[in-house]
Amino acid sequence: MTRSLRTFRQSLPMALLRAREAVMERFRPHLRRHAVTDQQWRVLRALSSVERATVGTLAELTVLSAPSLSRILRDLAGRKLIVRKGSRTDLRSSWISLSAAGRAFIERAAPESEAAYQAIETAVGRERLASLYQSLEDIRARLGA
Amino acid sequence: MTRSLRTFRQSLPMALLRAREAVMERFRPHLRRHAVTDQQWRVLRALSSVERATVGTLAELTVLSAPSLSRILRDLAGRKLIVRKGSRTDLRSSWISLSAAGRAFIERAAPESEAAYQAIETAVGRERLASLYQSLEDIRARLGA
DNA sequence: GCGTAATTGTTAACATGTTAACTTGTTGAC
DNA sequence: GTCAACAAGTTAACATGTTAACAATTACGC
Repeated sequence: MTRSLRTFRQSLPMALLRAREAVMERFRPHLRRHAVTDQQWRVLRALSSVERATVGTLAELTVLSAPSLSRILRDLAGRKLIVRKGSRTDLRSSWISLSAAGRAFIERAAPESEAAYQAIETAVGRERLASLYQSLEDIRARLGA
Repeated sequence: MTRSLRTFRQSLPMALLRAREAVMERFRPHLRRHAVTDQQWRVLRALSSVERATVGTLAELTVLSAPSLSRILRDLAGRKLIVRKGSRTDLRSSWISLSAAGRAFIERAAPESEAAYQAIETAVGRERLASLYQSLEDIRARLGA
């Protein structure tokens, strides 16, 4: 029984995509209520964890491509949620950080986000979730990311 | 030690995204060589497994939104890789299937795709991969997708 | 049967994903 | 020191993601 292509449903990228879709469905209502996109929220959240960061670092943290991030930062700066300050040691680069308004925004939105996360943990189970994290990180390491 | 938000790196959507990125990196060179996008390939592959399908069914199979799929089908039809035939029982709907050229395209591209998959299986390990599939499907079920 | 509601699919508008080209700065070979 | 290679970000162009609005058709309540 030969077949030229693996069963369609048995594709790893698809399985990861479906799983992510299922998870994101739990967060989307929350994100929409606060008028941010998934990616904008990722940027704000990343910034809330690091004090300040260069664009490059932020791209790595958020898994956003440089062009996408560039547009998002322009938008967030326009909304006064972040602040840019030129680096003195490297004129090509600049430091990005949350503004006071940005921190306030995070403070307002965080509880809902955490609640959604708790709901997921309850639905899935703490150990199962921990094990999944482990598997995903493991795979990534083995694929040499 | 309270914190308003879970550690940024410990986010399930991010973990799934990173894992998918790591996997897709193995496929992208292949897709580019054959001048198809990830999504176009997904559509062609889905069609190679079902004989024919309506747009709605195809959207479910490929995890593409109806608008995205609509554009992709227009493009693939323009390249003569697929064929549309109006349904007789429901005039709103139409059947999509691979053209002869579409089947030929799949035949040409499939071996490389399968090779990339084998490489992933080798790098990750068969059991680990099977276990991951199981976990992902399990999560999806528990989140009520 | 009639009219309303639901379904199928497309189009529009805007944000993001992806690649390539480009600008500006920096580094390193010599 | 100079010039070529490299690095950090941005912009451009086109494909996709997402939501809303829409056209056409079908199903359903009555």
